[in-house]
Amino acid sequence: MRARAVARVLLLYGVPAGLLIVALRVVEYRFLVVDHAVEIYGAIIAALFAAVGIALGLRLTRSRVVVREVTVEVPVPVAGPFTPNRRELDARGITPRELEILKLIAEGLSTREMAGRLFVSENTVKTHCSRLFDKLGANRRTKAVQVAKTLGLIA
Amino acid sequence: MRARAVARVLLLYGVPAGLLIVALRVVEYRFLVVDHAVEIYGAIIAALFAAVGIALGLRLTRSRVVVREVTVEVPVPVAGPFTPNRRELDARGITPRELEILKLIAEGLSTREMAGRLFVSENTVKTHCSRLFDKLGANRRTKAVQVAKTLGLIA
DNA sequence: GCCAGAATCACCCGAACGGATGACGACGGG
DNA sequence: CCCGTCGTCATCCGTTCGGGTGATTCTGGC
Repeated sequence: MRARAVARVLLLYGVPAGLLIVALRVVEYRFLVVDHAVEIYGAIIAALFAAVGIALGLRLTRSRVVVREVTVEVPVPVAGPFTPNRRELDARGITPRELEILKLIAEGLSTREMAGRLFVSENTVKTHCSRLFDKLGANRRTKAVQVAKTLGLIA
Repeated sequence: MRARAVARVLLLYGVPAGLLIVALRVVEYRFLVVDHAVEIYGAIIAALFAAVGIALGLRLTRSRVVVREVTVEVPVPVAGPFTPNRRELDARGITPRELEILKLIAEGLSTREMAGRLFVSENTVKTHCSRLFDKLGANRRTKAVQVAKTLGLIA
């Protein structure tokens, strides 16, 4: 529904925009380079290329639509005790303590809160965070959480 | 609301189109100044147009694919197409734009990245964030994400 | 036609965070 | 016994974030 509407609007405004580009170019050429008629042909050819491109894209995708139907079955969030994907875990050298920190980050705790809950100093928490960010390729907590979830490190 | 969406799409595709025009003009200028290699020029333009056309086609089809996915995904047991729990949403007065920001936060984007993706200033993003935190009873991004997930506002 | 809500942008300030670096004790395998 | 890893703590510095306030524009509804 929504995607459909977007597509319609795209057509309604994208195509005229393209035509506008061509039109502008034609006019410009008329006024600026009268004797370079070849370039006008260039523009026309360009328009043709654009049309071909669009047609090509549409045709390619149209056939692909049918194929897509099978691939969607992947998401199977069945209940059960979560297991933290050990492979990724020691592939990245993430220690148990760091995983613990990671969980707390995902719970939305601040550095201070984590320090309080784990009975360690805030500096320690920060150190764990830094090393965690390194190993996850993140540079922010929210990013770390997102990465960790896609890697299956946390629930 | 609807007009707003139209306007946004217009912006999203109109502005790049405008940039394209400028880019073309710049290229043209360069080539005209250096020498009149019209054929090369034309070829480049043709390639650009073809690329744009293909991109456009892909874009159109991508949205088409999404529609397909939704219909297919229905028979899947637990995970259907995610719907943002409208009750909580307007119980808390969360606007569409704010929900959009919320999603980006959950993706781990920084203020700057969000601003770039939404074509607004960082200040605007920050404002949305603040109001969002109010409505979610959070005072941190990570917390906001956690709350939003438990409320079923985001996937 | 005016008002309320939504979205946009700006500025300021203090707190939190991220990055870099260094250090120290404990523990375990070679 | 020595070395590497892990967990702990610290300091410094720059950036980001969160909170507060105010202002403008646009749109829809009364």
